[in-house]
Amino acid sequence: MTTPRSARPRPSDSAPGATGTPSAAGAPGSLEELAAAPLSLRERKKLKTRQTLRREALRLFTEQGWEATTVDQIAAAAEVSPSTFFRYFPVKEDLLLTDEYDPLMADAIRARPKDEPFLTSAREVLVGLVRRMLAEEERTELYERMRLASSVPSVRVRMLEGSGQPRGMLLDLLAERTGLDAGTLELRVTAAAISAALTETSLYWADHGGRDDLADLLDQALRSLQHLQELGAR
Amino acid sequence: MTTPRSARPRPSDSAPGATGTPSAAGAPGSLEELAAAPLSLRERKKLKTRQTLRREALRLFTEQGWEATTVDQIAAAAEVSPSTFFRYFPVKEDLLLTDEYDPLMADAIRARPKDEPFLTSAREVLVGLVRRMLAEEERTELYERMRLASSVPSVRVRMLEGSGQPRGMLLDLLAERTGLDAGTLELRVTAAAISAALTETSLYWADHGGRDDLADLLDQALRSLQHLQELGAR
DNA sequence: CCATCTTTTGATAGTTACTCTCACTTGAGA
DNA sequence: TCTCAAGTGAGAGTAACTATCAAAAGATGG
Repeated sequence: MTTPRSARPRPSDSAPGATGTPSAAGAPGSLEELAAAPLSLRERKKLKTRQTLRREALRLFTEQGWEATTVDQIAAAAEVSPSTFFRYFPVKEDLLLTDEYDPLMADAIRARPKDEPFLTSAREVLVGLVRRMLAEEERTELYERMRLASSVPSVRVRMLEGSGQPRGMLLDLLAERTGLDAGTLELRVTAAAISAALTETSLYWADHGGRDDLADLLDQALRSLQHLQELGAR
Repeated sequence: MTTPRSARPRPSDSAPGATGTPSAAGAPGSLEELAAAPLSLRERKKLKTRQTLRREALRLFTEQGWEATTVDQIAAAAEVSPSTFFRYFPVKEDLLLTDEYDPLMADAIRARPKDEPFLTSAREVLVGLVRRMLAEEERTELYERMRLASSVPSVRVRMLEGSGQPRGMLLDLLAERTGLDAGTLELRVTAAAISAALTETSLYWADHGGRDDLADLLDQALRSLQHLQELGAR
């Protein structure tokens, strides 16, 4: 009854991606409509398994905690074998971190005026997206996910890394916008900073019991990035 | 032969701390002089064990890679039991990430003029510190550590989280300087952003084979944080 | 120098997150 | 209905940890 473990890049998760701002578990909303490929039976079953695993896992985590819940239990609750579990979520943490919103973000940012400061574009888009997420998804489930993400160290770790995913995306967008190479230190630092702000905001929100308006917090966080240089100068 | 694992907050490492910018393995330099408590025999032995473990581990990693090197092997090479290994480094990744420079950083920042923008203080101090590190420590060893940190996913993860340690420290310093509470979102975001910049710089350096001047890179990175708002506005 | 107390160590026996392989089932397509 | 590919389950294995407890070795007081 202990021992979290594991934090490794998932070798190749067929699922969307991980992000610093976890969100919809299986949120059937505008997302499905977008990628509304007429799912085959096989694909529907897979999706269902994935959702069941995530739902059962979340339930167990809430009931008995992260560490006390083993992969075997989750698999049993979802009525699949442990082998299958690992096929869907190569690492346990992924249960909380996989996300479906990233592609939307990219498109929305690309749609902003090209002469707008990138940070402003990002802020507008992200704040808007968060508002939509909160509207679509049960606030409680989102909160539970973030609460776990913020309180379970190994998840927190993975969330911070999760920076990985959206950071890469932010980086690409930045490169497009500025015309600079994505490898440039300045761009990498910028993407990392924005990503860190996202993560920090999520954690802050969870730390405060989900009482604040997440969208407002995010807005505030990204604005304070703009004023970094003044801070402390009195 | 695979499977890295583990990424958990070390319960209570008696050692200094982890940072986003790994550094001296056993660098006997100005550090020892500072905290020059006349080490007892016990403490000297502990220090030695710690250094041996780290040195042997690094050697093995370089020879056969991170994943192929097991904790048992490291323990054997250092001639201690696996139990002992875990007492010194609760998680394998800590071998690369623990650091002895953090306290110096804190003192140096506190010594800066109080009406200076915090980001400037941080930049001056950090850049200076890095120059000292490079002078004291073998460049090659430092580079090897960073190369591993940047190429081994689980280490990279922990490094990004490693934000943890120095971020906490930066946060405290920020709170002191501004008089605001350390829990404030703005401060948390600022600390996270600076920490992310540090990490990103280290990774960039390692990605580029350690050819650039790390101190210059850091300077550049922290300066670009100051100009976030202009980026992309053309 | 000795006896005692405390810290550090090693051995042993778990637990659990993962990996690999292979045989079996089940949906898809002709 | 037959065939093939994709998905699943079972079993055995690896390695990073944790817990416990007894033995070794440094610190301390006389």
